[in-house]
Amino acid sequence: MPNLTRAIEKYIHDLLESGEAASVSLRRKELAESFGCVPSQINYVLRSRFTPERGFLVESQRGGHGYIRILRIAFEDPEEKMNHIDDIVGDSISDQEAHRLLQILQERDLITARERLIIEVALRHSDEMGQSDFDLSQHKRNTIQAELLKRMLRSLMLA
Amino acid sequence: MPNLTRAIEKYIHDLLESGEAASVSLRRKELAESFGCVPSQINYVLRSRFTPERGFLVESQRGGHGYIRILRIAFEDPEEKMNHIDDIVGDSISDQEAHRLLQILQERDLITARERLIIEVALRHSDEMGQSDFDLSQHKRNTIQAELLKRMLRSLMLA
DNA sequence: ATTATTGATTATCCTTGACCTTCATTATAG
DNA sequence: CTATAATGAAGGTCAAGGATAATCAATAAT
Repeated sequence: MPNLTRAIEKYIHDLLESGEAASVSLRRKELAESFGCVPSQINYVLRSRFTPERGFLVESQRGGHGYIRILRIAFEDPEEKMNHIDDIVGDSISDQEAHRLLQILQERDLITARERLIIEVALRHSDEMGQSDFDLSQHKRNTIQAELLKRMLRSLMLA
Repeated sequence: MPNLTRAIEKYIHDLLESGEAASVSLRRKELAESFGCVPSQINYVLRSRFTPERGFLVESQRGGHGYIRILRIAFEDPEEKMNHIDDIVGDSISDQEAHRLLQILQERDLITARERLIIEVALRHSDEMGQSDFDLSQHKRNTIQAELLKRMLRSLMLA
């Protein structure tokens, strides 16, 4: 049985695509049984494949009537220009460059003003921590900032 | 008998929506009887669903002519909302608590799914840095996480 | 070395029921 | 008449038990 994880991943993915809904609900136990695996295998698939970084949110309830719900947030068809987020941001980015990039993205309606605000706050917090709490160099901080920025933007733009 | 708690939750919610009033009054015993359950089930629903976190307050009176009243909290100005956020997040918050809070905020339409996604990514990045790069304790990471979360949410409440 | 699989253990949610507390009304004592 | 005690009518607490899901460490596969 090669690649159980991918099979389960594909199954969930297909569920999300077939139904028009932006989310699917599952019974962990049932799904595990239908794939002939242990229930915790489902958690592995979710943790490794359906992450916020990839544009998914996962909600769940334990106990009686428990469930797992997977939501797809990101666009199916990302803007062509955003395919190059990695190139644009690069491995290191300054506050000012990040600031300017976010402004451009908002002007192009790829992100909203509120989304931009959250991102700016997160970047600022990261920089502040790096400086005050961990005494990191400018370059190191800019590297971390680039990583954080890419993750946030990718989650919105890429599938 | 699928999900008694959710049925009762929905019933109360509908009551609040149908009437224009910002509150509803109930008789615990009667409500329990109409759902064919034990009275303390009502307390469970109130405790787990109609919390301040979710924007509700519950008042009650025992003895003869007793009652339970559920109020929906309305925020006058952004500052009130901010204080509310600060109280709920506190000085330290776990991944799971943060996750849950964001889900609730989205359900209350205080944030969008995309905004929630960005915030989840930022929190995960913060936690990951704290753990892998700086070897911080769980508590320290939760403290940083609370600070970051509050800042992001505050920025939105004012927007 | 990284990713995937498993299973034992732990945590959480829902439901129920026995027992506790509080309040209003009524009965009784002075 | 008043003050207090008894009664009945709410609602509150808590702990147990069953139903799920999450976590984590060990092991296997790639």
